[in-house]
Amino acid sequence: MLPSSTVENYLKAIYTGVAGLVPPQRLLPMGQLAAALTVAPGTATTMVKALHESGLVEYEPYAGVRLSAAGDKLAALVLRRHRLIEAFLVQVMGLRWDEVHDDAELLEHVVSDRLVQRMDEMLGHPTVDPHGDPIPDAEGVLHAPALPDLLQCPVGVPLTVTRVLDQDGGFLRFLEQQQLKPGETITVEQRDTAADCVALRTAGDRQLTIGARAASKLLVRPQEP
Amino acid sequence: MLPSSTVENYLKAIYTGVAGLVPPQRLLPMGQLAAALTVAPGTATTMVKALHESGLVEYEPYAGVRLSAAGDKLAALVLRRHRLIEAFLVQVMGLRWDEVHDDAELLEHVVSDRLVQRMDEMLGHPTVDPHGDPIPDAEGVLHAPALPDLLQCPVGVPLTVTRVLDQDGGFLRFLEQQQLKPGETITVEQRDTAADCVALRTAGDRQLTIGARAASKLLVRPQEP
DNA sequence: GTCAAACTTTTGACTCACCGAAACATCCGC
DNA sequence: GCGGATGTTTCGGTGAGTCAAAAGTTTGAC
Repeated sequence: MLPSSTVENYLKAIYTGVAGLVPPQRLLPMGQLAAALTVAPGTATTMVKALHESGLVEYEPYAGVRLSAAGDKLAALVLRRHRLIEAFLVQVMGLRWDEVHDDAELLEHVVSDRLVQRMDEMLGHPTVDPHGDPIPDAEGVLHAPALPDLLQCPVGVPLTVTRVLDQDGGFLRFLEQQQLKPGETITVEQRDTAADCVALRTAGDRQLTIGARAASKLLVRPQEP
Repeated sequence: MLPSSTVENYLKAIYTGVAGLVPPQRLLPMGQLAAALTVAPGTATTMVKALHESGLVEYEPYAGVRLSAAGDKLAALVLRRHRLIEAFLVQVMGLRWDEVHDDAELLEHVVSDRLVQRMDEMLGHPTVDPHGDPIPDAEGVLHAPALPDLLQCPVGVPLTVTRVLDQDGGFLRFLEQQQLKPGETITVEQRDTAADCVALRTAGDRQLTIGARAASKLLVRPQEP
């Protein structure tokens, strides 16, 4: 099976879906896969069975699906293309970080190896895209540091915003406006479980409070000495 | 009908096919269209009838097909994307002019208007691509100067190579090696109809002879003063 | 004028990716 | 350990794009 766009999208969804469920070898339920791809459940079942025939996934009826080694590599290379394209669109072409996701989603299925390699060179072999998402290497291996989000990180110490787990344009623009883009320095001042929110102080010494939901989408790295 | 890749390719083939047959309103025979798209003749008939239903082409059974005004505009915009992409890949990304055609062929169906516009800006609103092919403007209008080829141009005067009517990598590499790329200056020294060839002198004062077939693919502009 | 060659259209069938609805599993509450 | 609620699979059907081969049309040679 030569991997069509559709196949690539299924693999990518399983790849990132499994990343969401903590243990990396857990099975992804079909319902979640179908929802991620916005297709009917039956469609996902049919496709997954075909992927299983091709040896790209392991599939257990009524249990779920997981990538095989071959599928994992393919998915990682799709993700590599996606993230290199996002970095390219932002850093070389000067587009905004909140408007490149959809373009990358289409281009990732179409760019040749030559183009990917050239973008990688022009960008100086980056390890993360503009959202801080790690870029798998050319062999399809992902080097992803385990980072705490704003609900788990230490309080009262300076942190560097490192990764954003949401591609929604509105959310990204909000972050930019509030100086919460990757690279910015912030401090968690207080966490209020009952009120379901987190109080922050940003670079310009400005203070703001965000909900737990949003806080969980911001990953940070405690700063060195 | 939202124009799929397939539709865009049919329109483009009719657009450039009609350009090949001199009078711009002549009908393109189905056989030629099918051949250009490497598709069975019956497939082309079916598709052309659908395009006719959508008002993108005029179709006369057993005679051929021609673009409607709407189809012409759509086709021109596809060609605009294609040629801007080729220019971008060469001038911004540093790829060779003989290896960008296939990438552009895929990307042209996928790049957003935003990307096209950005490429156009970055390139300074170019009017031709790296092969000298004219780029339709954003309204889908093509400004194409009528240029003579090496079989029709004046002999013994300096000429600027302006356009190459062939995307074959081997041919393009040959031109580059022989200093026959667009922009180079050459002179036609002699034309030999019987021997079916043309003798040239290139910039470095080197001499070479090429066949009439190849000569007809090089368009030139006589130099001023 | 006829007829065969060359071209075009029609027909029937196939693949891919998808949907909706009916049938089927699983698992949890009690 | 029964009965749903929930999730999953199966089944029949659709539209796009394609092919191969049969049927039809044009055209030019003679």
